[in-house]
Order: sequence, then structure tokens, then C-alpha cells
Amino acid sequence: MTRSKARGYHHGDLREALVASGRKLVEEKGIRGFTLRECARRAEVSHAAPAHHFASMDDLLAELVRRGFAELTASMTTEAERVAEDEPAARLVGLGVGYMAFAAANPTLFQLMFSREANHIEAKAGDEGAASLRRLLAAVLDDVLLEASDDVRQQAADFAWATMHGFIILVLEGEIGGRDSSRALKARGLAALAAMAETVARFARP
Amino acid sequence: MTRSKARGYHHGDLREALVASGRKLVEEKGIRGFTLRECARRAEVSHAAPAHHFASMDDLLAELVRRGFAELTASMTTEAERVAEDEPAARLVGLGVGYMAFAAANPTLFQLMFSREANHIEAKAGDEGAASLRRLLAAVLDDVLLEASDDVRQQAADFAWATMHGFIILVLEGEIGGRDSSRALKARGLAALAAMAETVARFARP
DNA sequence: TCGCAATCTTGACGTTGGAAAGAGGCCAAA
DNA sequence: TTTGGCCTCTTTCCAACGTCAAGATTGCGA
Repeated sequence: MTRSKARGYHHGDLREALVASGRKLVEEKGIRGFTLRECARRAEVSHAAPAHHFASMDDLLAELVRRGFAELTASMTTEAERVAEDEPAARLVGLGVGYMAFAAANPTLFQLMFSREANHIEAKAGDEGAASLRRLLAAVLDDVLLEASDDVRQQAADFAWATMHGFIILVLEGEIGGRDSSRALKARGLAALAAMAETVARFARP
Repeated sequence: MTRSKARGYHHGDLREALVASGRKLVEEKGIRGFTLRECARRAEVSHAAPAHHFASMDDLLAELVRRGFAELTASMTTEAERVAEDEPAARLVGLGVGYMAFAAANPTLFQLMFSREANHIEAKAGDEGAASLRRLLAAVLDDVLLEASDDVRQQAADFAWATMHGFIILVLEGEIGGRDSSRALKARGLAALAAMAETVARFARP
């Protein structure tokens, strides 16, 4: 789709171009620095062109969030599937690795996905994505917990999600491992995930 | 300080008034909806008046973050001190309760304190606050871990902070306990904190 | 081939953060 | 007490923003 300089009046695939430039822009300028006009500029299009593809700026951000959740769950699935089926605890750790890998690769988008703004703005945008993430987590947890009560299942899910989310957020924020090497940071992350998985496993046999 | 309508050309304590209205505004409108001019409006002052007290909008936000961290650690300390000295694990849970209580009472400010924007914008603003929070956590953890290696101490601190942070963030985001009652939510939070404290205690004896 | 609807541009409006310049008031030095 | 200086606040202006309305251009189906 390498549009050369010679494009006509019509862009061809402006919607995708806006999503692409928007995604870069979010990471470059941050959530508050994000600008619809700059997005249009990078797609080499007038400032009002986006209106025909996204009703508002929040609409574009909502699309970014939607795709972010899809990629996040994909990343989790990929990592979990590198582990044998009969090692459920390790699969749980894999889920966490995929979670953190996506967040580390897309720090600002990740924050946007879980930001208070997003929740209000996109209404149902992130909800579907979050729901499928929840299902994925529940499925893997099922193999760890076997026959546990619903209460325990819920507690385990809360705990697992909270640990992996909290850890990577604090890392992205510089609160954890401020000047650690990338290697050392990964080790710290794995340690946290291992402790989490062990605790979850303990939920199964009280 | 109840300024009546009859104030002269000078405000008297504009700085504090801006901090106060700014804080309300953040919670009302969210981070992206925050506006310096609206802040000034609420302090009944012209839109350029804030410039003499805060170099920029980010400067005002930085001050909000600074005070937020002070209050956060205060809330944690208060809750921890309700627990007897000789129950270190319970004190750790108390820390988490204080943490979550502040976050629940100031959801948007809390997000701002840990937002990617904040980190870049305020540079050192949140750093001091975060450092004292880290010290507080380390002190309480010391009583749980007794003579553990520095590595274990670090892992325990990572884990404890990650769990309480992740849980409350996911709650504020509606990802955990979307339609639970406040009571039920607190129970889920306490369960997560208890699991965290137990895990940390296990760090002490491997 | 023609006409229409979708796409894109241009221009405008109200709002924002910030800079510049002037008005007003407080306080310390004389 | 007067006066000068400095801090505070206001007014005015600017570029940039999101959004809306109108017009230009184009591709596509009838």
C-alpha cells in the first residue's frame, strides 16, 4: 500500500493510516500530547479529513484501545502456548510474560487502555477486550485450581491480574527498577510472576 | 480565610485556592479535561493570574501530585498504626488498606500520580513522594522478613507494591468488581491483601 | 455516460495555554 | 507620612486545538 507522493484527491485507506499514525503519536507525545490534527498531518491529509472516519478524537482513541486489547490477549496467548499443557502454573506465568511484554512494547497505549479517561470515553470499547482477557485468564486458572469454589476462582483471578498489572505499571512508571538493566528487570518480573503462580496454586488446596 | 465577594485587586491566597480548585477539577473532569483557565475561573480570577504562582499547567499538576503522595503515605501510616507492633503481617495489610483507601477517595489524582504523563512532566515531583512511600513499605516489610537477603527484600517489596497497586487500579478501572457492592469489593481487596501478606511471609523462610 | 454519494479541503468559531504589557495595591525605606 | 519599588492581577494578543459547515473532487453504480 506504499502510497507514493502522487496520490489523488482521495487517500485510499485513510482510516488505517490514521490508526497507524495515531498509534505512533500516542507513544511519542503521550496521552495529553495526542492531537487529531497532528495525526492528520502525518497521514498527509487536511485537518478535517479524519471526521469522515472517526466521529471524534475519542473515537479514534477508542479504536486504538480496541486493537490494543486484541494484541494484548494475543501476546498472552502466544506466550502461554509456549508452555506444555500439563504445566498449568507455568502457563499462568506465561500469561503474565505476554501481558508484560505487550505493556513494555506499548507503554502509553497500555496506560490509555487502563486509564480512567478511556473508561468513560469509549464506554464499551475496552469492555469486550477486557472480557476476552478475563476469559483467557479464567481458562488457564481453571487448570491450576481444578475443583475450587467460585469464590476461590474469583480471588485467584483478582490476585493474578492485580499482580501482573501492578508490577508492569510500576515498572513503566519507573517506580520499580528505575536504573536496572533490562535483564535484571525481567528477572524481577519473573520472580513476581513465580510468587504469584505459587500463591494461586496454594489457593487450590487450603 | 473565607474570602467574601468583596476582595480587592489581590486575592490573598491564590496559590492555595488554585490547588484546591485544581484538585476538585481533576476529579470532576479527568486528566484530559483539566483546564488551567477553568481553575482560575473557579478561584474567581483572570485566566493569566495562575502564571504568577505556577509556571505552567504542568507545574500546578506537579504540586497536586506532590501533595497526593504526601497524603497517600499518611493514609498508609494511619492504617498501619491501627495494628499492634507485634503483628507485622497485619501491619502490611494495613499499609495496603491505607493505599487503597486513598486511591478510592481520589481516583483521578491517584491515576495522575502514577501516569506516564506525570513521570515525564514533573520529573522529580513524584520521586520524593514515591521514595518515602518506598521507605515506609521497606520498614514494615523488615519486621516481616527479619533477616532476609537484600534480593529477597527487593522481591518482597516489588510483590507487595505490585499487588496492592494492581488491585486498586483494576477496581478503579471497573475491571474488577464492576457491579459489586462496596462491601463486597472491600472483601475482595482484603482477600487479595491477605494473600499478598501470606506470600511475603513465605519469602522469609524459603 | 452520467449523477450521486463518499471523500477530502477550506474556512470559520469558540476554547485552550502561554507571552507581553499595563494597572493596582502592599510594604519597607526615607 | 510619603514615596518608590515590587509583587499580584488584568487585559490583550497569539498560535494551536477540536469541531462544524460548505464547497471541491473523485470513484462507482445505474
